[in-house]
Amino acid sequence: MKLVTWNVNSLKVRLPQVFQWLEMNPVDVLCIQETKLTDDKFPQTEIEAAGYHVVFTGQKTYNGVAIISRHPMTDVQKNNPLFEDEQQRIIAATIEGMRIICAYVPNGQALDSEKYPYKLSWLAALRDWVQAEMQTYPELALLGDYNIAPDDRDVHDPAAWEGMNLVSPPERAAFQALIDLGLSDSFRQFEQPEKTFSWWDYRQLGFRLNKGVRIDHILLSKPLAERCTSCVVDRVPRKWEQPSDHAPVIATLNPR
DNA sequence: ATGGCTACACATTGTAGA
Repeated sequence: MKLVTWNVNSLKVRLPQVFQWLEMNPVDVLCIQETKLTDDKFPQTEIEAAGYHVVFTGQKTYNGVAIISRHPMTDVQKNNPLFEDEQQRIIAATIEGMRIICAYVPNGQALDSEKYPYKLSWLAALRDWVQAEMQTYPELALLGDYNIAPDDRDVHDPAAWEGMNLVSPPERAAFQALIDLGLSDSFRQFEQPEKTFSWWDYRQLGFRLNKGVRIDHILLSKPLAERCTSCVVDRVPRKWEQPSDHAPVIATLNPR
């Protein structure tokens, strides 16, 4: 069982790459963020024609999330029922007995932006909802673009980033609050190469110089964490022509 | 030096991303 999160930065632009990547990587569940498509423009027919199930919720220009799955999905939930939000940033479904939550956490922009308190309150509400979901679904995976680098190891130059958005103590505390629910950062369950990141700036040769941050994560409840055998970042599609600025993160789980 | 790149929209510049 392979679970993936990938911020594609426009599904309209990246759909051919998503198909190419899925051909190379026959995974079970692919959580996508930043589709940037309203539901009437979502490529549902194409994805289903390729043999996948798909659920999605989007808006114009910004945000938008989707789950592409080899297996049928039930109990689809769009957005956090505990948090009024016009922005389409969450979709969840039950797949093969697992609760899969696909989340696009607000960026926050900067610590003095009005988007920063929105990010923190959004994360607090996410924590509360995930806590409730874990009571119903012991097998739960929270996948997405968290827009948080949990640790200095997750930043190419921690000194340069100190006190910035993505690494600030309140954001890291919000990430830890999710861990404290009993979730495991699957990436950190294993020995990893140093300076492994999931996002690189398009500018300043960010990818070539590996000036990145690890902000895309797969958090697993205990029954899933115990079955997890690896978690890796796939840098390959970041090298393609016209790439997303994010790379996919893949967690592999043993069968029950 | 708040620049640099990419995507999007009531587009030819402004906003957002991270």
